[in-house]
Amino acid sequence: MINEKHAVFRQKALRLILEKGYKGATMRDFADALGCDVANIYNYIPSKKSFLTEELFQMSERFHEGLDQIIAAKLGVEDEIRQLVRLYVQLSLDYPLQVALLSNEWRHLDQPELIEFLDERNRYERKIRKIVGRGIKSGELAKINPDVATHLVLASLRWLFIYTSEQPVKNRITLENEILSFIFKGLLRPASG
Amino acid sequence: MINEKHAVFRQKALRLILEKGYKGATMRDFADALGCDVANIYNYIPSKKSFLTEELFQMSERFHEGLDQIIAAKLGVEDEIRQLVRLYVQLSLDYPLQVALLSNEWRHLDQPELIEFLDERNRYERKIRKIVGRGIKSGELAKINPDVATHLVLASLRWLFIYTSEQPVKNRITLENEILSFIFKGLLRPASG
DNA sequence: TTTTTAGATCAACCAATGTTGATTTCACTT
DNA sequence: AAGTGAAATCAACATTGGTTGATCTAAAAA
Repeated sequence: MINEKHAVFRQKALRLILEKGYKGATMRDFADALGCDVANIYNYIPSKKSFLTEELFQMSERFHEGLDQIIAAKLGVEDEIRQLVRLYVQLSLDYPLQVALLSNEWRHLDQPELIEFLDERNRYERKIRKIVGRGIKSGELAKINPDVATHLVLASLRWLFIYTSEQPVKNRITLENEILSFIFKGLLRPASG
Repeated sequence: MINEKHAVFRQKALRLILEKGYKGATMRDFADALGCDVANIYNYIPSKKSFLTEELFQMSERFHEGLDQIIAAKLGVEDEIRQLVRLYVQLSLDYPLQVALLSNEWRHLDQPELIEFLDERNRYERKIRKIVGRGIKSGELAKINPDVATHLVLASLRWLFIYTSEQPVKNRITLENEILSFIFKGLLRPASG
């Protein structure tokens, strides 16, 4: 079902949605980018909205899968966060345009998909909040409002797609380590004698 | 020129744009929220786009002003970042809906405002990058890619409007300190004997 | 060769959306 | 009481945007 034309369409459409937003990127924009007629696009997708919906849930599932694997491994809090960073860097490198969708375009889902998406996102964030909360309770992490801490961890990861969709990342491992170092130890140079 | 009706309109319109995006929130949505006719709104604003444009640049200027004051004070890097956090917490508390605009809706500006806005945003980010870069060079901050560090600092602040537009913040000082502690020292509890 | 089938093309439709102009309402000034 | 000006109402317009159906092309299957 998915052939090469379809793949080219996806790539161009996602890029346009990143630049202009879902509503801002029109079917005619897609057609222009592909050099074909508008009606032609309906050979690839049933509708604009269903395209968005499918891409969103597909990407959402990738994050869920990754997170569930991390949790299933039953690591310590520090290693779990380490793996979480790896997950975000990997997905943001592999699917920058879809990760961008996840940040900005979910509001344009229709019911009932919208509520379903938000439910899943809440479940996802609760899982992370559980990890963070456990770390704070056990004393591995600093004493801080768990909600704020969760927001901060996620915020430290969610900017990645901007970075990866603009320029090629030279060294993935270095990037991971820098983010990890920031999340764990912050920006200040450790005081040493 | 700005009377009470105008203020109510702004509030409702900004809230709707936060929820549905600029293109998703229609003039008729605004009218419904106000309980008036669509045409009525043109008593308050010249056009939908000019409303967006004005709000965006007004908010952008508030950030510029705040940042310029910080820089003019010629503090050390650590204090500059401290003040930057204060600035973001304050503006995100005072103008959550406009800060949200700044994150998501600038793409819908027309030329030449779009290019002007992006220029200003670049100038702004370069200023911050300069602070961070100076801190890294001087050894006050950890050795890390300055671009990544800048992204991380900004990311640690840009989520705030989500938090402040959803629920009232109990203690502003605590919030500031938690974010600061995260940016400077990270999540890990400092090892101590 | 004939048949089939995916893909391209063209024209058009219909709902939604930003905007305008004409007219009316109504509070406030003189 | 008359007049002024802002604000509300109503109807309508022009454009845009997603989508469809009919038709044509051409390559693959039979």
